[in-house]
Amino acid sequence: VAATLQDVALHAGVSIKTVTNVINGWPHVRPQTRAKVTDALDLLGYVPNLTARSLRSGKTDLIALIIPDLRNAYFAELADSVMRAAEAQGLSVIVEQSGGDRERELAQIRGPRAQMTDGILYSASGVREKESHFLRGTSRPIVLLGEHILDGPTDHVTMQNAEGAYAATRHLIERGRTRILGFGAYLGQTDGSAGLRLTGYLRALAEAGIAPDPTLIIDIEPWYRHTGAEAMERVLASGVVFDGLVAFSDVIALGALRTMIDAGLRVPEDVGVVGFDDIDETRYSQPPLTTIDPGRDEIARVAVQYLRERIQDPNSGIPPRHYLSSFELVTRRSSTGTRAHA
Amino acid sequence: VAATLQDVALHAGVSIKTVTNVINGWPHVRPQTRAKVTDALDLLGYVPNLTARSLRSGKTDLIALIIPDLRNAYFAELADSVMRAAEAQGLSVIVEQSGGDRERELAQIRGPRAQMTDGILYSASGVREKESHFLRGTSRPIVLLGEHILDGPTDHVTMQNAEGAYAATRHLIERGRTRILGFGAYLGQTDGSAGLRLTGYLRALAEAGIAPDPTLIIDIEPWYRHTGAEAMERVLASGVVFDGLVAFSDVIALGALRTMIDAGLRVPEDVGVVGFDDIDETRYSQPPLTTIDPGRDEIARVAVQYLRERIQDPNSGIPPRHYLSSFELVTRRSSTGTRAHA
DNA sequence: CTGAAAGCGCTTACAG
DNA sequence: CTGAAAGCGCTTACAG
Repeated sequence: VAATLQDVALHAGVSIKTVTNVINGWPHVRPQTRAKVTDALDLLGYVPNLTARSLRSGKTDLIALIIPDLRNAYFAELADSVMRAAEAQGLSVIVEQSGGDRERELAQIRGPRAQMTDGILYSASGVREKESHFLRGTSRPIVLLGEHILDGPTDHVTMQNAEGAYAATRHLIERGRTRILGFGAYLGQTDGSAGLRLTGYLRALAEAGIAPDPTLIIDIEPWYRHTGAEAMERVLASGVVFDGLVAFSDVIALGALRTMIDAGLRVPEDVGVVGFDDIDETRYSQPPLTTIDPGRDEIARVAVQYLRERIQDPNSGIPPRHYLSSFELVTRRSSTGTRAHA
Repeated sequence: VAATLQDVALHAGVSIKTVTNVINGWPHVRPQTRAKVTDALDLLGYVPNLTARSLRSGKTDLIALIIPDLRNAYFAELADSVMRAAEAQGLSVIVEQSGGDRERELAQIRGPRAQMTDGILYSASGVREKESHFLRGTSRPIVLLGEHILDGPTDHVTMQNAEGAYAATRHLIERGRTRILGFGAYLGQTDGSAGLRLTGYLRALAEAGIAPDPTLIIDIEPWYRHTGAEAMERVLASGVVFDGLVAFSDVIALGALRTMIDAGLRVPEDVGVVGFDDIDETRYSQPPLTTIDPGRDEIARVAVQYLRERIQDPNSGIPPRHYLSSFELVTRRSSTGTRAHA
């Protein structure tokens, strides 16, 4: 029922080519002809058929964003940033939730749906380090988001994971904490966000001459409020003594916070807490959470920019780029003051 | 570079039609022919071009989800539910953020991007009641989500807003609260979520013989943690006395909670608090927040189902449907016990 | 059971 | 400045 270019051309008494000339703002159209065309356009309420345009032009102005899960506030805020950045560039976004599942991620990268987009922003979660070969042979440009996969042939845009965790840990050490939980490692992972953050945590300890204690390193996977809360229950049950907590994501910090306070621990008096991500909620928790702002808007902006460049010129010969956003330690009440009991 | 049906047909030594027969599972293909085709398919790594398929078939298996803002946890969780429901039906989702802006919403409903989808799930925010005529004349089926726009020619799926607010308010009244804030009205709005929730609040008061007090009805728009926190600052500054708070969304409740606790008010001892939405965060706030679970998964599932029916048969003649999800009052610590000081 | 051909609605050389 | 025509990669009647 929708009007086509054909219909408009008939109404205006011109050829299809003239109509597209008007629509696409080609300058050399006689004013009189232009008027006839715009009238017909308005009259028929013409809306271009993007599918047809895409088939012909080979681009859809659609990009895919593959993330583990929108329920995780970090990814919801990231998706928001990405969509704003994409819109500013005239792109729409298809969001695909992988659930952190490796097979699903691969299917989403290579499946027909991806084929429909011009490019992919991929926040890897199920696919692990050293698997970058899976990214080869894809027909669409890919930009990696927020993870660090080694040896990739693709651009990636991420935060300074190790440096952020280092700053968070050092912040607690400077306030006299010595028994600091490394909260949210992924079992055995040395790359990826979790692995890099663990590295930064260990480096800060080493620099301060504090021997790392394996009982203070807590594996948590995946990162949700409830997994953070449950992990803290296990820590408390184990009787491990600690006076600081560096969480590798805000949501697990918030889950742990809840468990600690229910158990009668005072934050920050008994335990200084630092999170990671600076999600909106950290400003309103009890107490407000010190955290690392990863520069989400910057990450989204640069990633979309990179992807657009790759889309426009897939064979530019520009080697894979690795962009690191600037991060910031945001100090709030959960970490301020020194220990209550030396 | 991607292989086409043509390429596969050439490789297999058959016609295009035979290849599609195999791909689309048409039963009557000779096993031998089928084998040749599947071999060629694998060899060339054939992935169908969805754009071409769409142009021909007239459907894209893409639906748009128009919501105000993914930063709002309610909408992030709703988007998650919708995407899961859509995926179960073989549909992908383009998320469009309207920012609650009326013009943007209209553009998103009628623009070429919407034209590219098979249908639209629309969580109205900028467009207000009595404007349902804007939904006429759209070329794609629309299902309204979570708002109640009168006289619409479209299906809508929503929660029982008034009943939920009624239950929340009654819950506080039963626990001895009499000065209950109606927190989060939209100025002058009587329809939409805010308006309906206000109605339910007022009805509960009326039933309990409590005269409504205009100074207890607090306008907040839009609903964010920070607008909730700021509104509570104004309430405290005004000196209004209250012992209960029914918030029309969780995020404004959580913002207000933070302000109250900073001001030395005890929750629930001094103020009993009930929120609305049952976002994950309410389980982990200090104290955990009593709230109304709106049945988000049910809403998403039914909405996608309705939309799919409309897509499959746009002229079924089935009159517009109005589905109300079942809701539940989830009691947590923020509202338990009776007032500390009668 | 399989093939040849039309056509979805655009854009893009190519003419004039 | 404007037109006629090809073709993007599929699906869908229509033949045989």
